Amino acid sequence: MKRVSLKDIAKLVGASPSTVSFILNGKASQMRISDELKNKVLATAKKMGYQPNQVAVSLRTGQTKILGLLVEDISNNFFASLAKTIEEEAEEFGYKVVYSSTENNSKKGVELLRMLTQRQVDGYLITPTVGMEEDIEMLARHKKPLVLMDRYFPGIEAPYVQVDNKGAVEKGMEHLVEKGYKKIAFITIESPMIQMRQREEAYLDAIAKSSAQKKKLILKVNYSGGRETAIEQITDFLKKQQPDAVFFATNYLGILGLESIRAISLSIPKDLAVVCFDDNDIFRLHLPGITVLQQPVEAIARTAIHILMQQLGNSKVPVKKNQVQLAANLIVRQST
Amino acid sequence: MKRVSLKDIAKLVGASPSTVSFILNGKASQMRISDELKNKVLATAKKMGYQPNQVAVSLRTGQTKILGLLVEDISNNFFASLAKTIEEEAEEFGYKVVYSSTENNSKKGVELLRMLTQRQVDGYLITPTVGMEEDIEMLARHKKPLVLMDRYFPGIEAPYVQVDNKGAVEKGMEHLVEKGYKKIAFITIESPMIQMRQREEAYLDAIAKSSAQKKKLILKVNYSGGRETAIEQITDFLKKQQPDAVFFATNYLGILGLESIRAISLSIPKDLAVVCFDDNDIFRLHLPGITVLQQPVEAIARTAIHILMQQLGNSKVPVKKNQVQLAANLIVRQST
DNA sequence: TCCTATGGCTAAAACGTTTTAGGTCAGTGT
DNA sequence: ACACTGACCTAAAACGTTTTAGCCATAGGA
Repeated sequence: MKRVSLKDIAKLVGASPSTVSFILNGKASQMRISDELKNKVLATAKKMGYQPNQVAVSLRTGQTKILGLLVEDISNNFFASLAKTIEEEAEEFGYKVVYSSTENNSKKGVELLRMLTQRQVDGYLITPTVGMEEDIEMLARHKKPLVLMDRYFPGIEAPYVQVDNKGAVEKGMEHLVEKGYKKIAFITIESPMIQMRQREEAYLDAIAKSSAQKKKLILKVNYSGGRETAIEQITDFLKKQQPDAVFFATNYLGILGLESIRAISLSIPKDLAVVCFDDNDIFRLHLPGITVLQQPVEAIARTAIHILMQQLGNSKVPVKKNQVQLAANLIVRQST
Repeated sequence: MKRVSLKDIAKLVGASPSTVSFILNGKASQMRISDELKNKVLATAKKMGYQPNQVAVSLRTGQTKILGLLVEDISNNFFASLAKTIEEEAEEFGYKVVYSSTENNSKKGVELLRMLTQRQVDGYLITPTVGMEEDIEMLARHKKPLVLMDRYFPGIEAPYVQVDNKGAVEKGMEHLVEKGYKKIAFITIESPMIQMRQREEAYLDAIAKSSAQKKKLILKVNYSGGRETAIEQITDFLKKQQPDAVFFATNYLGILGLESIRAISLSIPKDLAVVCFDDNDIFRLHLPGITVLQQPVEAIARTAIHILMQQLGNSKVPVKKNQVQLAANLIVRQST
């Protein structure tokens, strides 16, 4: 039982493939095809269960209607939510999404990018990683439809959408200072990527501005050794520095942090206040609830797609800006 | 700056496209192409940055090297983890993955399935939903490479991989009974899908076998009204029935459950023991930790891909069985 | 000298569409 | 009788590959 092709239909009704193509693409009247033939074709197409071969269409039209999505880790809540909304939005415009996790591995990221190019995706949605700078620049130079998310490369002129990292950390730090914490630590990872730089910078600014706290307390967790060693680093740091509040720079650090805090039996918020970047069921359900800076994930995804669609010429309303920062939302819970 | 095609290279080196194709596909010696020409072609291909147009290759060969993955909700931890491993495994075999969330909406699921067919995916990985029975049967009848995951349709002869639901619930119930709980409730959703039927059945069996508990206590949450009303249903049920232990049939029910339990200020495990299907960071980090039946997510994904690859003729070692149930893992924490 | 084998390559069809540039025929006006 | 118009339809090229079936030299053997 082979698939029915457009030619098969043509043969069946005794018309040419061109005519059938016009009819099936709704150009019948434009091409002045008689209603009689039109209906006949439509009827047989339906009866035979005709489905156009999208691969052939793509080859001919040069459009695949596929977007490539590269995220750091699809199983991380933040990226999964991002992916979900992106897929939903893309569907609205008739696009499908191919996704891949880069695992923050530059080599893999670059390979995936190449693969997407081979697959002729119409546009790229990327959370870039360290080694991808050159390839991204290539894409930008070749004017490929492209949006970066969550981070970007300062040297490269490409559209991006991210949360306002500085504003977010600022908001969080202000909240902690207001609550009277005087020894606020910042736990982050060693990363040259802009979003982490922005978060750290905002912490340093907040300390510089503060009258109550003079000393910065930063831990850069080395995650390469796995969960266990990461938790060790955090517990060591907490034991040694004894902060009265700690700000985790990402959701997975927050989770590791909570495990670490539990491991050394500190009580939140009595011994230690906690604020974390990114919301997550875990932080909401934790006892006590963890104060977070919630990223506007859906808005980020939506904005990204709209910027991309504009580049693809699919948008009704032109987007004004294509380098966007969206405000985070401080959700105060019992941890502070 | 246009993409370089195989023809371009052919013209440049003064050979025919066929020859270039043979060389680039490593069939040079087989086709007795001289080393001289071979090296020249390889060099120019590299210099020009040639990347084969995968769309054209697909049209010609009939293989897209793309798998279609349909899950219920990609932002749910279980499905996201599944997706991640599937993608990793698929990559090993040179396949990419297109994913979509069905949202448990049969109409959407069916549409997505059609779309995947149009896109000529080489194989399907599906967590089917209620309305998809006919379409799945179609695929199976047309001998399309296909694996169902997490659930299946008893009437349809198609490969599937799922956790051993009955065994898992049985294990969980035994654990609760051993611990001396005598009024164990089971909170599930109203769903005709097999995996939920199996879980419920196992609960009923356990009660039937039990000497301590005669009465079944089942709540079927109606999730259509959103989070709030779902929590209301659970709190009402808990207040009215006053069970001493509760078994949540899915991870999102577990999360809703924890919120409900908190809302009515019950203490775990003093007032109420909790067991949940599916593990998750939340259950591990919750205070107290929640006892769970962890699904072997990676194994499920891996098995599914292997079964699919076998159908696609890519597997070294033939898979023996293509309807597989994998055992769950009881992780006892402080909630019981 | 002719025949055959072999080495080195290529022509052309095919995959399933879309689209450009017509083609044919009947009727109308002059 | 002839050109023109309009209605209806189609031929053929093109997208970028892969693959089958062979072509053309040259060398070696009879």
